[in-house]
Amino acid sequence: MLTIGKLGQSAGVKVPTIRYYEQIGLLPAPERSSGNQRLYGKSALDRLAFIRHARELGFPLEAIRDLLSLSDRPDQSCAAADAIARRQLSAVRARVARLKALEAELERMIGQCAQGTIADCRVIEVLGDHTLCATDHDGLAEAAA
Amino acid sequence: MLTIGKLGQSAGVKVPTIRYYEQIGLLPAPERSSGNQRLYGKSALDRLAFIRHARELGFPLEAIRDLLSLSDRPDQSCAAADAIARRQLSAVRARVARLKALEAELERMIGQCAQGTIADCRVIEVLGDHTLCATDHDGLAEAAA
DNA sequence: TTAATCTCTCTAGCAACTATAGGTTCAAGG
DNA sequence: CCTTGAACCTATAGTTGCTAGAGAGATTAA
Repeated sequence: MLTIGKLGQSAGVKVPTIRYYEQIGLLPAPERSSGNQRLYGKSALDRLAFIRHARELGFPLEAIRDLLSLSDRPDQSCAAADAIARRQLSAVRARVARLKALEAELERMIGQCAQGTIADCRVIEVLGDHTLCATDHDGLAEAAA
Repeated sequence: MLTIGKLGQSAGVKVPTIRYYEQIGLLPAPERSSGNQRLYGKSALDRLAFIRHARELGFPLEAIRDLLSLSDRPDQSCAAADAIARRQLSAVRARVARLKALEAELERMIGQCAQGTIADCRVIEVLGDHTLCATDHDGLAEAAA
């Protein structure tokens, strides 16, 4: 039996976060010691590790709730879980692409800002000026309009 | 002179977000029409574009506030702005690296979950099992302990 | 003129935690 | 056995960066 602190250490999740997960129903309320402290077994550790991994993968808590409800009924089709994973994969890929573009932009900015005063430095302008911008957000702006 | 809607369209920022930026002091309060509607000039558009680009680059609003304060006094050394950009660059690189790992993990999960029931499906287990995990969060967990 | 479409202020809500206050329980050392 | 200090408890409020709603006033196009 693990205390909440040990559980948190084992799973790499902070103690208040565990209580928060319990509060919103992601984790079941565990048994308590005679002194009212939470006591967790192995299944709670598994479940929390699942949640943590899923969070790291970028799943929102609602998707995790779905996945957990699926795993509670393991005789169903895998298609739902698969669909969630596929959605997440495309989201992850989009994020990677955007961040790579941003990385290039920052590198360029820093290269232009080796020394000198802000008056000579392009950091501000690069961020402020649409026309110097290599990314595609103008397209996004138009699409949103 | 631009209304708030036009400004938002031009910069690719939603109207309530502009008012929010004004509220927290990122944008100065603009002049008003006789009917009390906000009217913006070119400098507001520049400043908002700056904010938007910086947000896209992953700068938190506090870092943007710093950068804007620097640009308001352009005779200072570029070193402060440069340091902010460098910090952001390493943060961006770390995010990219983590997301690439997650992408691989999701691809593996989906590959193993082509069809069948959840009982046969590895998605749940891959997310739940520490030992199958290719990422480095156990190290993080230990570092946090 | 009148209808549609802004825009205004204000308040409340969202995700996903994090922090604080004020108290209780537990494990180890003296 | 007792005390000390860490870890635990509940409950509430705060964080970041917006987003949504209500209800009213302004502007514009037909």
